Amino acid sequence: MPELPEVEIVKQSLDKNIKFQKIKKVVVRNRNLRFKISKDFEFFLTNKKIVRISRKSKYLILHLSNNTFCIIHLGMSGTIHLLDKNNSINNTNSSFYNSPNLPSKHNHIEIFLKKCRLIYNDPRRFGFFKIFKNKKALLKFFNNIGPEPLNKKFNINYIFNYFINKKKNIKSFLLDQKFVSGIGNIYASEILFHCKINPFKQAKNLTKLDIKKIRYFSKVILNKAIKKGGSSIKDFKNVSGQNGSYQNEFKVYQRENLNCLNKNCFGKVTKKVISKRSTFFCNRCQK
DNA sequence: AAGAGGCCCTGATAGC
DNA sequence: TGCTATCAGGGCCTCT
Repeated sequence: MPELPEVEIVKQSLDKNIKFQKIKKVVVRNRNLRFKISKDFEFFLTNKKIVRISRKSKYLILHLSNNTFCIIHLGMSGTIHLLDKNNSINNTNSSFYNSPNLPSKHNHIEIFLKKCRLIYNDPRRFGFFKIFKNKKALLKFFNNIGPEPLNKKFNINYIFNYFINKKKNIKSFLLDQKFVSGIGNIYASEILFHCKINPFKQAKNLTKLDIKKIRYFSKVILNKAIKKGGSSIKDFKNVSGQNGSYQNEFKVYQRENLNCLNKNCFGKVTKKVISKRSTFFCNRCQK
């Protein structure tokens, strides 16, 4: 669920709340995340200072003292919670997109900072933490990841050349992090709707105009979602002004059998599975 | 090389 | 009421 916009919102929150703080203690309750938490994880982080927080596609990057790094991927169900020093929930942080109520289960990692405590919760454990002892190792990790839609490298020539002789459909490519990084299943459907491109269309058959639209709307939609604080698609009970609101802007996602929202189009939103993911599109205006 | 499919995992929900 | 089946999805992996 957390795609680029949601991760960006978390990044902004962390930037406000934990930057320049020193890590006092680290507790790992369950090491079996998507990748096993390394044995030296706690020792490595303890006494290091968080000097900067950045984001690359769906990854959060904690820049630590001595030119070291820790990356966090939220996977499908990962959320970060901050508690203040008295262990009460930090509700002053209005930009957090996840529930302000700390779950009682699946709190796998706790990082005690000078002024607060960071808790990583992840029921499905598709997320992970990974430490890097120098910048070279960090860059090597990101070497296999394609450009973000917001990046200049994601330009018409890059996309056009990438798609030569590619028979796979465009929806799968938008989810392929080697081609473009940061888009997930929800925004992939939304982007293609705005482009009026059928998700099954083979990449090699996309016209230059199609490619221009893909580049343009990828950027526009992700930026708009960031402005709206991301999308929150479940647990509406827990909303207390901390959730994003881009879900209210969805044109096709989870709108199966409803009318197409394009003016003058009388099509219906269709749901089809593409590479094991639900895909929503208008069967009439997306060609 | 490209592409298809499997797998990891838990919680919510549907159907009987 | 309680069981089982299905779905949700990010990314790495193997196999063809």
